[in-house]
Amino acid sequence: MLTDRQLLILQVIIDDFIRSAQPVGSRSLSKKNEIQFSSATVRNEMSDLEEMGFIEKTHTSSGRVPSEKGYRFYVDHLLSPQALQQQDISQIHSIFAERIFEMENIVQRSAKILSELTNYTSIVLGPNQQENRVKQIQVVPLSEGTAIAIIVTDTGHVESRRFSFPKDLKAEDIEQMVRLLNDRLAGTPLMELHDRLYKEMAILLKRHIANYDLMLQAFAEIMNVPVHDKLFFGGKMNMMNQPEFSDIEKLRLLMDMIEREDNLYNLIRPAEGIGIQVKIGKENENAAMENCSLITATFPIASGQKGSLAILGPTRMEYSRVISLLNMLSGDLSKALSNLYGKSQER
Amino acid sequence: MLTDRQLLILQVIIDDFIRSAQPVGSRSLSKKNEIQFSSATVRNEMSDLEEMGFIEKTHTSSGRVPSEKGYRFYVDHLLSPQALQQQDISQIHSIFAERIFEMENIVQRSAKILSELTNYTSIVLGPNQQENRVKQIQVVPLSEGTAIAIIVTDTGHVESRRFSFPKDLKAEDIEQMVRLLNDRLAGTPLMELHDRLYKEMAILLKRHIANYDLMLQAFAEIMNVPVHDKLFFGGKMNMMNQPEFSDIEKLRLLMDMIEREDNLYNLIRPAEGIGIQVKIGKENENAAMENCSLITATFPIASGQKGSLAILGPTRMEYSRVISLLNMLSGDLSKALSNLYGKSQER
DNA sequence: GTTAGCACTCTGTTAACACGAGTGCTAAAT
DNA sequence: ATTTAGCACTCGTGTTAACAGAGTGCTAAC
Repeated sequence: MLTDRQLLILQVIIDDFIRSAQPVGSRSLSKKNEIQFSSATVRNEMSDLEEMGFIEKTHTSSGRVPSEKGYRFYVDHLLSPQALQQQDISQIHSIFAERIFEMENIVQRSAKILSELTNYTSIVLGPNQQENRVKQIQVVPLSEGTAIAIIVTDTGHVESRRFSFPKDLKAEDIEQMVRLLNDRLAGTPLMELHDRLYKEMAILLKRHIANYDLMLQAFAEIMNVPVHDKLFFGGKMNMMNQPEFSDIEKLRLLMDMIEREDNLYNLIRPAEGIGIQVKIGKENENAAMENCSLITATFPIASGQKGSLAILGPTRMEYSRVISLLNMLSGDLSKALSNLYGKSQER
Repeated sequence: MLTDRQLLILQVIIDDFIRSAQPVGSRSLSKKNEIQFSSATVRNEMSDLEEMGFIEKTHTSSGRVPSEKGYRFYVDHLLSPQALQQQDISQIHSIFAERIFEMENIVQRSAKILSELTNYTSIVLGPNQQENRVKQIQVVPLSEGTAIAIIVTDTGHVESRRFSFPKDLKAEDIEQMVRLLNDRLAGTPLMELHDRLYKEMAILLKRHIANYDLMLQAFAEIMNVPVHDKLFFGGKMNMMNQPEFSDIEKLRLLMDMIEREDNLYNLIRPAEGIGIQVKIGKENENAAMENCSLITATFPIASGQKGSLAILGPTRMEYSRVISLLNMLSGDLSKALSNLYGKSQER
């Protein structure tokens, strides 16, 4: 395997490159305090490291640059968990300083702060709304033939949908419908709503309500709550500041990919458990992200759901710092959201 | 003033530059079909046009480029209203193809289509929610001490806010409060809500409700609906495709400005009446937009409110086409939203 | 009033060249 | 057996000069 000296040199190369974005050469390395050997020695070691695939040359006589394998090794074995600056900590706490009652708010602020602290792009995925349960359904008539349907979930999320109905539906029909819906559907997860409406409710409605088919039709599309959750972004433009994207073509590729959120969704939400996950370069299996790394933190929320935080940066990313930040923030978010959701799930 | 020939030449210069983004020279002009004179003649005319400030040179021996004054003249006097392509028309109609019941939806789609048709950035501002009137106020308790307050407006807009209240408030207190609020505040414009709550309601509440101060406090912040409306964007990144923003520094400046929405808000919402307004380059009074033009279409909505559509592009913009598109879409939007809002404002 | 012709200017591209940073290898030093 | 000094070689960068191409302005001829 690698000797201690090789480990040291690899670490210093990567640290230096992360800072400077410049290929690092043997001479500049040998001048560093950590490195006590001559440049020639360093050269020999670098040659070995290159042979093993941890570092690369950009051209025959250039300094070395970490390869993806190098970053992977660095992340897996060389990362010294770095203590956060006091400043960072207080910034993160500022997210929770005000009493906040909306999930969206807290999540949006987290994304913002995270991107400001790192100068990368942050992506936050709140808990899955699909698993929320119906607390109450209401209908507010607006004018003849139109009304607003409102679904409140146990987590305090409110969905509203405008709909129209045939004029021959009477106000009392609708009221009765709403009563029935509330009786039967309270506690149903949003994702099952549409199905249950058709399967269970249809029979029931037929018995109780005139014009049940018209009614059903009117409500059917309302109950179709969006398939997946909103992603919240911070610092979408931060990648412009990274030298690897000074080429506008690469930038465009990346931005286009970010805009097509559905792609991202799958990248952010990792099937596997809790904790930090690092995807480096091509590990992301997306051409636009081959110069990027994505660090994802998945955290539990009391109700059994999960939330995710992610940072998208260049492969040349401050892994240590970002991981520390994500660790801390995901812990705090876990607590805060659990609190928010837990409370409201008492019945 | 300008001779016919000068008008012609100015027009051709600008049209050509808008297409090519390249300075246009006398020789290439004289080769065009519209131009029957020799390059020398054209040179003389161009020299005059330059003296009058309509065109500029980028360096001593370059072709000419339209100045802001040139664009202004072009927009005011030379624009031939261009017939829209059938394709454009059907794209726009596709926005309204589905039956749509939410303002947000329709507005978001408009922004998207508009940016796709033009390759510029589109900004849409829906009708002002602040003037909407309260239709119904509801409170749904979530758990001990927290509840969701929901305000439905006559336009079908739903605002919800989570809030907490002291435990010694009883359920019936809250119910009574909601009844009172509905009795007294129905029909109040959102913008007056907060004030009226404090001024009129306070007295009333004092008489009817125990713990009225706690109650008031809980409701006060809920009634603070956001100051101004959401802007909807389409094609935020489209400016990357414009050669004037191949310099990443300029791009960043512009993007930063777009991200700070509050600035934009004032630019989009023109105090003056209805119709199309064109702001060219420095007329926008914003350093980041000195290479941009902003075309705004303000249109009426039945209820007496106004909506705005805007296109942000480089000064070298396809004015004619954009104006035609905006004219058409703003007409359609005006109808569609009036319809949506008009209906629901019958009492 | 129009145009042909010409000198002049600026840009962009290419080739040549020197310089600096870096490497690989060999031989000497430890 | 390691480590290091030295040297030849390679590549990228920056500078300079030369040159073609596109355009202008001016003058003189039409």
